Amino acid sequence: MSHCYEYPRAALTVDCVVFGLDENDLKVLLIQRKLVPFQHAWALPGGFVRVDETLDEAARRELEEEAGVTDVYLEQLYTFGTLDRDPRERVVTVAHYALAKLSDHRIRAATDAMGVGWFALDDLPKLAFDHSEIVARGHERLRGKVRYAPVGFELLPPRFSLTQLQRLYEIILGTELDKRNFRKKILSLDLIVETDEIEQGVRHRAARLYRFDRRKYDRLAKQGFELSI
Amino acid sequence: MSHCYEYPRAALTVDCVVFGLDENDLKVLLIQRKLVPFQHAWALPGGFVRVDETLDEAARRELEEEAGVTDVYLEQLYTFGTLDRDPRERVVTVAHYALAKLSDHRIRAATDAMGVGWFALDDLPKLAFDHSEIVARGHERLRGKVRYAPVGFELLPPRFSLTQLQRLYEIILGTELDKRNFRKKILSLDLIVETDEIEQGVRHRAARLYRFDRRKYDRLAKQGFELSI
DNA sequence: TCAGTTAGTGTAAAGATTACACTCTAAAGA
DNA sequence: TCTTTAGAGTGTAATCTTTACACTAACTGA
Repeated sequence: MSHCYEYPRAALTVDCVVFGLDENDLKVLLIQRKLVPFQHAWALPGGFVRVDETLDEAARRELEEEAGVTDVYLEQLYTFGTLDRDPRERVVTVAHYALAKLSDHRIRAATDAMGVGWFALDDLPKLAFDHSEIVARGHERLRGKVRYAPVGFELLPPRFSLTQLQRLYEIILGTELDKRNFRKKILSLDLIVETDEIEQGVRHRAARLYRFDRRKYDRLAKQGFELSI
Repeated sequence: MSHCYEYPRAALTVDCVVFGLDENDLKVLLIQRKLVPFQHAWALPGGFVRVDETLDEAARRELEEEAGVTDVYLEQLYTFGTLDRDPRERVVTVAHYALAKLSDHRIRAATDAMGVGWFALDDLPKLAFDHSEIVARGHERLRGKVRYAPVGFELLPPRFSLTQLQRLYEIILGTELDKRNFRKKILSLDLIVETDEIEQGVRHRAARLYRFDRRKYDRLAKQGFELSI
């Protein structure tokens, strides 16, 4: 109790909404709380910001410490500062949202631990604090973002089929898309390129695999492009 | 020095980028600092968040205390938390951006004080702290926002001509727009309605005045509409 | 070899966007 | 009162974008 200030100060935390995509669902990474308050409840990974680290650093550190997750796309989401969001004292949290590749074995392995889990976005357990609200805002942001930025990069494996990519858009936007129109559109954006690989281990005609062309994306991202899918 | 904690805590502040629109420019509200650090430099209005007020409340309070500005559209922008943004100690600031009607006499009167001023966005003085960066991000957000939300509401007087509205888009987007196409588009959105008033005191044909239909806007805003002007 | 499953492909109609130039109106000044 | 000035107000055709829609190709497993 040795750090004293003239006026009372809010505690500052970070929380992360990590999205992952499997065949059928958008998933969120949750951890089970070990301590009060909300002991045993599921919550977003997060924790206190140290005085010598940036917000971004804090978010990445907590993600690694609490869920073993590293190397994700991470971006600040919103800062939540209502007075009673934590029953103990005034806590302001800088929420982040992150996109993880569920296809990445390192991520799968790390999150295989007790008290860490991926939950379908539309079937979440009751969350601690105001974390449901934070998740809702993260989802909203993802839906918005997908329209003008190529989010697929961060959620799909490095090689993917056009059907997978279409599925991604359908899941995030919650609508069905026309296969031919989708392909026409996405290919015309000149963002993804054909590889010479095809899908393996499916019991029907194998799909051609594509990859994102990061160079072309960066160029487009600067100009600001519109997806309007 | 009576508020003590186990670990050191960052100080938490809010800062506001307030935009206003006059005939020719997008303007930003600045105040001149009275105290060190950056004494006498221009800075964004803002200050420490009290432990018993939300972030939003803090932003509005500081706006009123430092610049006399009330009743603006206010929204959270981004939280800035690099380690050395304040030379005194670790300070994390939750930046907000606000839209004010420069046509509102109460706002004009309040900001007429010494040490408060509106500066053209593309001709700002050197700002204290990382406030230039905050302004840049606010501008970026405004440019983005204008494409899918009717920002005009908050920057124009209650009655306005189509030319004024077009000028708003041109100034914010930094491009010229075609008069006929602009009118066709904006009227087809069914967001603004004709009034029976016309412009006063101009020495040429007076323009018809319109107003926003907030009901129609709210309906559209929920569905998420696209301006694509 | 047949059934099942998904991959992959083109076109025409409708709708949206763009480019473009003149007449109308009101006030001010001659 | 006539003329000038400054901006208000208006339509159309060409181009581009979006949408709707259905079959054949390829592979696997029974």
